[in-house]
Amino acid sequence: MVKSIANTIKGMAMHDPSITANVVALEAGVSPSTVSRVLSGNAKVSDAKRRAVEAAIAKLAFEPSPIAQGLAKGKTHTIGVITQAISSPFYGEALRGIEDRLGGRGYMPLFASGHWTAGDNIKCIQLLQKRRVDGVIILTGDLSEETVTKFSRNSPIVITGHEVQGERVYSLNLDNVEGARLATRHLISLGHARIVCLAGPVGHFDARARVSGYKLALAEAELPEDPQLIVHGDFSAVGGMLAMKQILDARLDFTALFACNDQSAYGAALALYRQGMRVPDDVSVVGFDDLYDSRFTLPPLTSVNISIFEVGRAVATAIVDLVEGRPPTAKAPTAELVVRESTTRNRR
Amino acid sequence: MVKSIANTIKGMAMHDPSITANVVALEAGVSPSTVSRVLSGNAKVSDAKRRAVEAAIAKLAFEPSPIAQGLAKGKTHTIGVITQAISSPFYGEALRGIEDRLGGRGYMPLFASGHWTAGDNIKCIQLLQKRRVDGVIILTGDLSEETVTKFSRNSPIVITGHEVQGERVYSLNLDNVEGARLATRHLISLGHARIVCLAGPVGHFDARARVSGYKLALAEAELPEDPQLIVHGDFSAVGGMLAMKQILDARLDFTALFACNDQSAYGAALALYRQGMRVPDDVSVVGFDDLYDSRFTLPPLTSVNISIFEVGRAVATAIVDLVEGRPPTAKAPTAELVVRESTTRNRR
DNA sequence: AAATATAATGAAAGCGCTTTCACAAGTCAA
DNA sequence: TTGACTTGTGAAAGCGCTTTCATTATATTT
Repeated sequence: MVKSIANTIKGMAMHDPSITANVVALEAGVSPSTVSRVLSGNAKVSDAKRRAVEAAIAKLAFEPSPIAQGLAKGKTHTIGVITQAISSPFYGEALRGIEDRLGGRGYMPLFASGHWTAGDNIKCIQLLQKRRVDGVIILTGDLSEETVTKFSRNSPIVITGHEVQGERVYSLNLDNVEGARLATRHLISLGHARIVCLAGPVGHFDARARVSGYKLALAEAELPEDPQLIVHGDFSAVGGMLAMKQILDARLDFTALFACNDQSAYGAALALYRQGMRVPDDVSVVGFDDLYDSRFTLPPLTSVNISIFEVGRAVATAIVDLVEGRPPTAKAPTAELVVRESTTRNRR
Repeated sequence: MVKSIANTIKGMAMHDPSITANVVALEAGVSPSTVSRVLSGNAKVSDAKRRAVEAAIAKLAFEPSPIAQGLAKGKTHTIGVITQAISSPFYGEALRGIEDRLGGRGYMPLFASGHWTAGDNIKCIQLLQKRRVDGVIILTGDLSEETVTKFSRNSPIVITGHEVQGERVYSLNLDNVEGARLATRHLISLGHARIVCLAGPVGHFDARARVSGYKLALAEAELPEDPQLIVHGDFSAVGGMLAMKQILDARLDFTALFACNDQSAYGAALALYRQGMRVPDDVSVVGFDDLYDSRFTLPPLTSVNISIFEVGRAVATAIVDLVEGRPPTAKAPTAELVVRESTTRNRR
């Protein structure tokens, strides 16, 4: 009979780290091997002993140490997650989805930030793999396909914003082209023809795809594509503001704006406001990502919604599949346009 | 001589998990104990052997397994972090600060979300402690002081938004009262006297403190305190919108608004906008938290800035101190008012 | 020169689990 | 009743480190 110092809080057993499998074995009168067997369930144990072990576990509030399990099995039940800017609402949503799904599967996320640079991203992967994470999720970092493939030798990788093939790599991409097309088409249907496209960083995968969608919609409507109307920001509000200022300073003629993400739309809106131009009266604007706060901008922003939460769940599902040896099948959710009050019919 | 399959990527050594301390020992012609000694540095090793070991480590790109170290030393170099809403910009900033500081100290954050409920918060602590985190940071959850103290028996805890005393607990609080006072005083100095206070959730620690600051400023200026002007939201934009609608529907007389956080200010602003009231012409508004996006609202929001990033760094510093046996001394940064364009002189 | 203290090092045990291996006991076919 | 299989179980080795302990080699003291 072993005495536990375990305590309870409002009926919830408080686990005590000094209770090990050995202690449980002693209490139940079996060997540690048997305890392990009932824990993992992958070996037959007689009913009598099983019950004894289960009783001991319950009584002592025993929780096997994941650390020790990790060492013994070579699995840590931990997934590395690399974001570029942990504080951005975009990544926040994705993390929420990842955490949600991972938790349900018995894994936990270990986070690290890549800060949009290849060097930091590589450091993150190394840090995480050295901690023996079972797999890593990379949310759209600046990494070459070759690098990703190499690191996938150490642990499976799921990555967004890249096209990488491989036995242990799965890439999952947003419905960018379609989303951008939807947004642009909406503007066109409202009678706009001179639509500025506020693109993202030049080399960015998602950013490029969104510009393609914009062009596609223009082509479909047989509208001319004016290169002057495509201006690059960096997916940040400041970038959006600067880019819009540029357009304004050039005194280009336009009646609508398609911003390739909501945050640059925010910045652009401010630039417009400073210039005394009203949204949507003087210019219609549509964003992309449908950040939560876009419901509350003045006016509320029309935007393309791809549930980033769902994307998070999808990548998490995929990495767990990969880790557990199943071929992943997760797909990103499709894009949908959410029409609010920042777009209106062209009055000119 | 041991052959390593280690590879390199652009000059960076790619760590190979099959290279263990034993392999290094073999290569260097010493015992594993000696390898461990040069690794930890807490025992004398002759120069010759030290060099041999270091050479072997470099050659084989050896990285000690934190898992194994954790098992052996009973330390995981992992800190559990409990947020309430991982996707909120507020928490995002804090996480950024935590990650920043932890990384520099050789720790990594393991995240879990408490979703503002006591039950989830307890589950999180248990989950994290069962993973043998060295300490846990709780960002303002719904937990009783007693519960926190109990759990601190398993690992040190640093918590915000609570006043908890204890050998292994450190609580760190925002400069709420002062910040709110600053905000309200600013409004008063602009000639406003009928100032609505959009408070946070009723039981919320930070929320209550902010209301006190508001009352304090009123008292200082010998202005009457009208209970009708204090209305509760839930720190979300929707909550802010609803609360403001309530005020508007009651046709109360007011010329300014102090929102206890920026997100509710966003919602309130929308309610005002729908009513055709202009900020700041018809009503001046100041927020609290100075979220990044508040620079880009229309108009840019005057707000109280307490660098949440720095708060994150402070709690991280404190938990590391606690874990390593030093008494923590970290303090939250002081509050500052950032005046933008949402406040102006009272014209009535 | 003998006795004692000191420094460097390897062997071995241990951290808390899992898993292989071997063995005792029970089951079945011939 | 014997040989051939199953089953359930404990002993023991192992995961990759750290740390204690004992051992040798070297330095210091008398």
